[in-house]
Amino acid sequence: MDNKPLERMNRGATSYDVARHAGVSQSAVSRCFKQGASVAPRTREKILASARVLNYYPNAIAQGLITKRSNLVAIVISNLTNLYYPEVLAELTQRLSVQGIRVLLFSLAAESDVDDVLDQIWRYRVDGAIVAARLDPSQLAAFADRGVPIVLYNRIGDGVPTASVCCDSISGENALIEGLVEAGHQVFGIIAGPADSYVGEVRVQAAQKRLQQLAREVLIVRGNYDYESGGTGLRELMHRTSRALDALICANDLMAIGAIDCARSNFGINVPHDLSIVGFDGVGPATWLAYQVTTVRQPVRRMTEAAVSMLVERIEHPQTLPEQRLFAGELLTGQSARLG
Amino acid sequence: MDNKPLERMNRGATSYDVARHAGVSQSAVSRCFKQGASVAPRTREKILASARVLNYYPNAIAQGLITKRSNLVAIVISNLTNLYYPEVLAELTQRLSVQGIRVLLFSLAAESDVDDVLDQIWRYRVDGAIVAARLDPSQLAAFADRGVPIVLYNRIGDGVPTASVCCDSISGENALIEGLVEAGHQVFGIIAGPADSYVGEVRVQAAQKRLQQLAREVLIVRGNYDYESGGTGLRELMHRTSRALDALICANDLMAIGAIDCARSNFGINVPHDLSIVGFDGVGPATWLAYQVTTVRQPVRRMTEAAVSMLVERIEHPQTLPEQRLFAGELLTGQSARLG
DNA sequence: ACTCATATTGACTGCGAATGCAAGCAGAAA
DNA sequence: TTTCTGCTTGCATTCGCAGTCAATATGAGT
Repeated sequence: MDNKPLERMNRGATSYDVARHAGVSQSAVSRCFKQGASVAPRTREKILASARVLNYYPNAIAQGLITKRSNLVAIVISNLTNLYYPEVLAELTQRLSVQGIRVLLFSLAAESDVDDVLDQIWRYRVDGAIVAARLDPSQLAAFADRGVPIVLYNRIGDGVPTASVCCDSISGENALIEGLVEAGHQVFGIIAGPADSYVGEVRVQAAQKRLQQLAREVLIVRGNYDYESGGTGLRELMHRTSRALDALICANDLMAIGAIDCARSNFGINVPHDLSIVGFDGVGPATWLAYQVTTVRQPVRRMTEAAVSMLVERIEHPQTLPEQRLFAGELLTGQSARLG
Repeated sequence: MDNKPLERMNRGATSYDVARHAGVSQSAVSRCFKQGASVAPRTREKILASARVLNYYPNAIAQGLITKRSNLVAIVISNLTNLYYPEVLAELTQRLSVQGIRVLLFSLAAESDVDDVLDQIWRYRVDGAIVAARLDPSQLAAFADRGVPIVLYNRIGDGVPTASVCCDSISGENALIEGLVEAGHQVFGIIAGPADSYVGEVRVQAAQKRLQQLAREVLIVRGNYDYESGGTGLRELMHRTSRALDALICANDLMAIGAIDCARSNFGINVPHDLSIVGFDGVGPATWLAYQVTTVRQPVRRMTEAAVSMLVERIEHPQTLPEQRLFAGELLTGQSARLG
């Protein structure tokens, strides 16, 4: 017996195998799997029957090579543990799937890994990319140079005009602040996101600006978008002001939740009676009974739908100009803040 | 001016371009990018310089075609919104990335989509797959037939011996139950997972069996692994027994959290004083101060590491036999249950 | 039956890189 | 200088499929 490793045996029938089995040419087989190609009904049936027998599936790799369309889209997400992104990711993959597009997923352990990821993106000749991670101008330019369409998610092109979908952080924060101010809050604390988060910065700046216009006291600390940051942020804020903190604005829901827990459990603060806390995003846990965070819910479905359609548009028409779509969030009036 | 669409212009330099630029043959360029190939140092440098100038990256698609190795692995996850899976997914992609493997992500909207997903998996000639979704025997057999290595995550091969990594639900549940029983609980409720969840079934059956051995009263309702199921499950259980429910065992943390919230907010039950509630998984929110769920934490890092190494092993040595690795969870003693 | 338009079909080439093979080449030994 | 060895290098082929072009088949019209 030949005992050598079987190598890659059955690695799938080819269109030639099917052609031989059906007694036709390889071209005929190819056309059979191409929408709108000219094949006689009888021939098609015969071929499809053979394909079924041989368990034939067109080799997407070979198709990609010849057509220069991989039907692959890269999705780059910096931190999947963010509570907000899993939902986005699921939506994106399902919507892309409907378009016949597959997802090559890149999840960054550290922002510095972006270059490695880009390397891989170039190698796989993806048709496009949806990115929810920080890209510097040269990285953005690389996409343009290579003609790889890209859509940024909740960020805008830093210096380089780039297609993007964002949730309107400014009007969202303003809505929260109007409510808080009307309810009479005076001393505001803000827990910002990490410095490299675009939306985090926008949210905080919007809030800060509006509060200064309204002549309210504002203290800012920086958090890291995680649960712990809520508690440590709150602690630090309380330590930094002698006046009683009235309202706490967190750059995302997770920190708001952390802050609520810390306020209640560690300081015995009654939220929202003694301290109003608001978040941003509208993630699942925000509506849990223990929190009922007052927040702004991002319209994830509409945003992902836009991201996908913008990307597809640019894949089909590479010369489409950059465009930024801004989506209004929905004010979620929970129980974690007193709004006017 | 020629106003026709630019077609796919710069779609990347080819190895021929680099070869011409460097004054060598295409083979030399190819060898330059292949580990351990025979190239003179001076030639290599010259080629790499040209590659840099031309912004050349080897076309992974073409490589895949000729080498029959796509360096692509499919990851199939049924519901990404589960709180538990995002962490798993992030770990898996990062670990695979280290191995030089890219992830083709498939997220199922409905279990019935599995066949479409498999179709795509065959087309893309992935090197292997990690699946956290229900596969029936014929689907599992398809992987074997095609010689595509597969590793199941938190499930086992239904009828077909298949490589898998699982968290030991039985000993996990038993640990929880020992504690609850020692603490004197008498009337147990169980909120199971959906019928198509393997681990859910195992967890519930383990719990049920153990409780019956210990002659405790047990009521079971079925949930859907989500927050709402916790509340509705609790309601239903309380409705179905005249005796006071003592302890509630939930098939996952999310339902435990839902049950805790419902018990406290809707029924004014003191958890854990009047009712002990335990979960399973050890997801992030389980440790939040408002809940501090008593649960079993799955060793995600070790499990994902095992999944990846088992898969890689099988990609390199296709004849490796099926093997199931069971990982012990860690009992997380929170504040949601009285343990003995 | 014959012509012409149209629908099908097959031969062939090329996408971009890997690789077996043989030629080229340098340096070592004689 | 000559011969031999071992490293480099280029040539030619191949992977599986799409698409062009020319050949053939089909059918309508007369």
